[in-house]
Amino acid sequence: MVVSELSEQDVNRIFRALADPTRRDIVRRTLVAAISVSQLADCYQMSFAAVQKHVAVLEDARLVTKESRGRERMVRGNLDRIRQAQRLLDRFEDMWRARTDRLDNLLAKSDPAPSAL
Amino acid sequence: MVVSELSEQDVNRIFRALADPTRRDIVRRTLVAAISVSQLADCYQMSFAAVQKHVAVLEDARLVTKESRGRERMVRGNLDRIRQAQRLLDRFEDMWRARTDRLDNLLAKSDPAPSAL
DNA sequence: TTATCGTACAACCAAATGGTTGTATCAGAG
DNA sequence: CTCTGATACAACCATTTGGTTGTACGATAA
Repeated sequence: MVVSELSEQDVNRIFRALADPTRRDIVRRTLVAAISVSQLADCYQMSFAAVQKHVAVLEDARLVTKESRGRERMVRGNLDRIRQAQRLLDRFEDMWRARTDRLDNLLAKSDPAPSAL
Repeated sequence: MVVSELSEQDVNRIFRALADPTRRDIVRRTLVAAISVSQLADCYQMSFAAVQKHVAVLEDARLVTKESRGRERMVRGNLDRIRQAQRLLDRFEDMWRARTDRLDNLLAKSDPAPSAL
């Protein structure tokens, strides 16, 4: 189990990184198989440097990792990070459920003291 | 079932909206119970207009909805949108699984024609 | 060694972001 | 009607973002 608590900054970076189509595509591709930065750059119409920056953003968010192989840097998608993001969204679900639980309580108990309603 | 396909723009907006701590907090609060914009503004140290902008970003991403009630606008979190975001992340999982499936295939069949490897 | 490929990084630029203040509008209380 | 509270929205500003080009450097192929 990954206990590593995510800081607000971490969460910012994860969602920010996912908020760009090119970066999402890079994550998808690198989850399927590790690819070098230049191979990635060939996939898109922008410059090599631009792709490099996108990879850097993803790396900063730990959504991908880089690994030297000869003169290339292989980029590999990090599924764990995706799963952490999913758990973040789960927590929103929890908030919502807390609300309905509270309503259920109210109805079940039929408590005659509805606070500030 | 919600068939509504999300455009790339939609996805951009959803993740972008979630990439800010204040906005995530607004989503959490409004999932628990509908709150007016001014009540929300009281929760944070920034100006009313700033909070209003955050709500607008969330509304644009359809992560919250606004509903007039008297002279107030009640903000309500939209759980469906959170779930759509989760399904987006599921698809990354799918990509990864496709990769392992392919590897499994390779091993199981021990096919002597590994394409371009 | 030399040329080349893959990468890193700096400098620059336009557009978007996240905040501010100020002004206008609209609904409800007196 | 008038005052006030809640909202909307424009204008402005600093910083970040997403792209560019250019330069430098390490690893490999010839």
